[in-house]
Order: sequence, then structure tokens, then C-alpha cells
Amino acid sequence: MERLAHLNPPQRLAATTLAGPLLVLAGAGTGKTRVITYRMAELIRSGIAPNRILSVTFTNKAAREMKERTSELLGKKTRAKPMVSTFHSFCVKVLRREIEALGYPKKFAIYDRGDQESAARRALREIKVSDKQMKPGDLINRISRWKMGGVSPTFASDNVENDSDFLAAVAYRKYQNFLRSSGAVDFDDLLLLTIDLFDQFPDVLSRVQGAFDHLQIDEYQDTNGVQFRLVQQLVEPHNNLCVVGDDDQSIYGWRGADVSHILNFHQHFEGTKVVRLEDNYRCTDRILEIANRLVRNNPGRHDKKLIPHKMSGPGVRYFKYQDETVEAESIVREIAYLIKELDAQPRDFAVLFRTNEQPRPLESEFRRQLVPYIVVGGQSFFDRRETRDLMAYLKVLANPSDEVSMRRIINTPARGIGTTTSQKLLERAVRDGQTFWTGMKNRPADLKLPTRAATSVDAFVNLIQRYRNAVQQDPEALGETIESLVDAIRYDDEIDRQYSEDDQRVARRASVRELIDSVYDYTRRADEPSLTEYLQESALTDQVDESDKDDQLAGNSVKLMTLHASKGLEFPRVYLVGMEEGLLPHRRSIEGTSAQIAEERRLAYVGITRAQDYLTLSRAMARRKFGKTRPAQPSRFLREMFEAPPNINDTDDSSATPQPVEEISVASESLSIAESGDLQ
DNA sequence: AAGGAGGGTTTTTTT
DNA sequence: AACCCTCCTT
Repeated sequence: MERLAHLNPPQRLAATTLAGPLLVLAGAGTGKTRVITYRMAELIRSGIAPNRILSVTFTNKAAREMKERTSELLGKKTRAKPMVSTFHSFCVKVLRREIEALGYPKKFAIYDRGDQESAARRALREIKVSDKQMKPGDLINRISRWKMGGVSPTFASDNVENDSDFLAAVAYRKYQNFLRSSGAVDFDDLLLLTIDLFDQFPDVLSRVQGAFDHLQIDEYQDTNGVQFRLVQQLVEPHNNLCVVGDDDQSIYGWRGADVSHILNFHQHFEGTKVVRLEDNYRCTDRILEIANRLVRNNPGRHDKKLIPHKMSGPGVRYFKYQDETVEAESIVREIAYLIKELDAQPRDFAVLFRTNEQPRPLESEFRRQLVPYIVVGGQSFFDRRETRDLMAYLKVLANPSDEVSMRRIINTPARGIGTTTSQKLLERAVRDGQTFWTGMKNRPADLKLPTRAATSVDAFVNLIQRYRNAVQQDPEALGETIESLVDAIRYDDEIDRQYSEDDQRVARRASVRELIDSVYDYTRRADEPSLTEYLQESALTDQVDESDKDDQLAGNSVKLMTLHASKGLEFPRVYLVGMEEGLLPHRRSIEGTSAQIAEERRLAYVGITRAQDYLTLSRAMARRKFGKTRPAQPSRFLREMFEAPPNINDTDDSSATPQPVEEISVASESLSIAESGDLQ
């Protein structure tokens, strides 16, 4: 047992319970990751081959981290690596081999959010619903909810309550047909098609089941219905399932995650053992106190209390500022001061926020005050336009029936194929029952196009075919091919045409370069490179070069991220900004159900429990939105954290006195560390 | 077909 | 404020 000396008794129990269903209820900062890696090591020591253990994580980042930590723990000697994967990439691996059984092309494309929107827009247009009546984004969310609930396009219209639902159901059918004929799947389809595959082809299922003996799932509170079904299918022969999670950190309800999976785990899997981890080693007592006070306002949770092990930490601070600019300026100034005078490292700091519009003022302050920072995860990678353009080219080379991508590139950069020509070609193709691409390739003689347009179309078809061949014939040289393509379409000239400022041009070229480099990178690392595989990987790993992102996350800079993106991380010093009604809780949740408010509360809880030593909350009294400044009210969560609950006299536990709080006003010029408030 | 002006709209969170 | 769409001119 000495090898588990670093674990406390419950952790040890969790790490050594190897067979049968195991539920580990692990609160924030209780050493969950450590337990998972130790358990993996124990499994291997008990004689299980590493590659017969499948661990599922929620994000790619978590997967990479788990791989690293396990191989550290196991040492170099083991050759076979444990299988660590996200639900989505696991499904892609299965589908890459088997999807043809379901009538999809082997080189299926994965549509990301942007592609989905284009597809949704097209579906809505087809049934003559304007963007105003129903936004493509809303349609996608609704479709996703249907998919996660297992409702197929055929049956979506059965249980509709209103006209808008009915229209959405019709659009859902169009959307799905469109994806199918484009040979494309969306993120939800990846999961759905996999369980379909398993249901329809038991031999495939048993082959996959036979590939491993143990399944571990991290962040189990975030599983949705389809993922749950997949888990059931996978563990059915042996029930060696270990799930780890915390119902208080369930923050993905909006995309179908269902807390009841973790709450009712023992009912779903017979003979479940439960281990609770409640010893928190991350946060100080002060931080944990307000976290506990906040989250106990939520109904229907596993009532647990985190026990602090870091006593007498500094108080949690709360500031209110005039507006978001002052908020940003003061926070950055404090960070700069702490780095310069008190030996703090930029990497010690994280600034957390609710929405992706919030980092803007912060970013410009960080730049102005020369503090190194990085926005983690946000789609805000400078412009994605170039990346998206070039990715669309790659997608077309891999799968020319991908209509969304084809439409994006057909006249980008402008090559004389305008909307009229595209429209004619597309309509004709639809009439002939062909895809956009085949219709273009075998352009019917009776389709009258102006000579100029016809020449351009032919030249374009030619270009695509030439590069398609190149990609197929020499997959090893993918990088060179793409570089040559970018050259051939004169994309640099396009950038010059579109942007007149030098910085802009440099930045845009850099992102083109980044993409090309990531292709080179991929060919170097892949055993058997193929464009399809590159595309499928990058759809799941967020397009941006991952290794680069890793460096940035590890690098010595202040991290800026959304609360969602912060899950699973920890920092010595955390600033949680924008504690305002409408932002946290978000307006859309306030207008919604109390369950949505509860999720916002958990979101705040997640943010607070990221902090190891210092936590600073703040809000602005007025905030700019859509170019207009509007007053903002303090978040209800502040009250819940800092004021006494209404009926407090039912207990003699007067030591748990609520922390008295007054707002500390900070005028734009007056903040210095010495006088900044330390709220008891 | 291309490019520019003007007007309307937008932002929750992400694999 | 930034983006997208539409309409207008060339």
C-alpha cells in the first residue's frame, strides 16, 4: 500500500476499487485527477493491459493531461499506452472504420458550428422562413436538443406545441437531408450514428466491447442522454465502470447534459460502490466558505460539504467599478503591480468571465500595460475568416460534395463566379438530382452561362481536380500541396485587397501561415497521413494548432477565459469579473427557468473554486453593450454569498457568521494595493 | 460581377 | 462597435 501513500483514505479506497460500477463523488479541489491516474496505475498493476482501459474525458485538453500524468506515474517502461479519448473522438475512431454500414461515405466531413449555421440557414431558406422568424443558431440548438433526446427528424413534428416548433421540425428534416447529401455529420451525429451503429450491427458492438475491460469517465455530471446510452452499450459485458464527477459543477445542461445521470448512478448500474471525496486541498477556508454559502442555495443536490485544509487564508475581496473599462484597468494595474513588486508570476493569475464579449476591454488593458496574457479557448482567435476560408478549401478537396464549403470557396477569392452563376448551377444540379460539385463538373451543355462565367467555372473545376489528385496521390506531401494551393489562388493578394492596414495584413498572413504549419505538423506526426483524417481531427480539436495552444496554456502569461473553459483548472489568484445581473446570472437564464438560474449559480461556484489563495470578485455599475452604456445591477449571487440567509436562527452555529460585506467603491484613479479593500 | 454605401442586427456557455 | 445583408452604381 505504500505506493498509495500520497492519497488520503477515501482517495485510496477509490483508487483501489477496481471491479464493478464505482461512483466517485469528487468535490472541487479534492484531488480527483490524482485518484483517476492512481486508479489507472492500480488497474495496470493488477494485470490489466494499459490499452484495455478506456478513459473518457470531456475535453481534449483533459485527455492530453490525463495521458501525460499517467505515463509519468507508470514510468517509461510500459510501451502500450492507456486509451484516453473524448466521447467525440472515440466515436470518430469507430465511425472512421464502420460508417459505410450506415450509408455514409468513408470520407465523411464533420461540420463545425459555422458549417452547421450555413446548413441551418439553407434549410430555413428552403422552407421560406426568414432569418428574423427563426435564427439559424436557435434552430441548431433546437435540433441538438432533439438529437440528444433521441428524436429523429421524422418524428420531431409529432410532439410540437406551437408553430415555431413545427417550423423547426420541418427545417430539421431539411437540415438532416442536406447534411446527408453533403456527406457530412454534425457533432451530435457523431454520437448518434455510433449508437445507431451499435444497435444495428451487434457484431460491431461486440468487437468494440471486446477491445477493453474497463471504462472510466471523468466529469460524469456532464453526460447527456446519448452519451449515457453509449456508456451502457460499452460496459454491458463487464460493468467495470468508474465514473467521477461533482453534481455541483454541472454546467452544460444547455447542451443536453443531465445531472440525473450522476444523481441516479446507483440505480442505473447494479452493485454500485460510492466513494465521496470531500477534503479540499485547493482553496483556502475563506474561499471555500463563500463557495459553500453560494451553492447551498441550489435545490436537489447531493448535500455535501467541502472540508478546507488550507486555513486562515486572506479574505475574499469584492470591488465595484464605474464601468467595464475601469474594471479592466484596475485589475490589470493590480496584476502588473503584483508581478513587478511582489514577485508574483503572470501564470499565477486567471481572469474569469461569463461571456466572450467581456475579454475585449481586458485585452486592450493587458496590451497597454505590457502584461503577457492569453485568451484561452475563446473562438476569439484573431480572425477566423482566413482559417475558415482555407479549411473550406481543404474540405472540398477531401469531399467535393460538401456543399457548405463549396459555396464558401467558389468565389473566394473573387474569380468571376458570382451569385447568379452559382445559383444557376446549383438549381440545375438539384433538378438533376446531383450534388453541386458533380453538376459543376459535368456542366450540361444546355445550361446557358455567359462565356466569361463558363470559363471561370471550368477553370475552377480544373483547379479543384488538380489539387484533389495531388492530395490523393501524395498524402505525405500534404503540407507542400496546401502551400502551393494557397499560392495558386493568390490568397495573399486577396488579403492585401481586403485589408489596407499593415498590422492587419501581417496578422492575417500569420494565421494563414499557422494553418499551413499545422498541416505540415500533422503530416510529420501521423503514421499514415490523409487529408480526411487531418480534417476530422481538427474539427474536434478546435482548428487551432493544439501544440501551440498547449504551450500558451503552460507559458508564463495571465490566462483569460470563460467560466466554462476554466473547469478543471486552478490558479493561485483568480479575478471573477462582471458579477452583475444579466451577465452572471445571464439574462437568458433569468428569463428562463429556475433550473437555469441554478446552473448559473453552479457556474459561479466553478469560478470561485478555481482560486487557490486569492479571490477577487468585481462588478461594473454600468456596462457597454451594442455600443450603448447601460446601468447594471449587482448579481444576486453576491447577496447569497455575503449576506446572512433569511432564516438563520435555527442553529446555534454562530461561528459560521456571514462575512459582512460592504461594497468598496473604487474610483478610476484611486486604486492602489495598500488601500484596496480586504473584505474580512 | 464587383465593390461600396447604408441600414439593421447582435452576444451565453462548446464537443 | 463590429458584422452582415441588401441595394446601388460602375
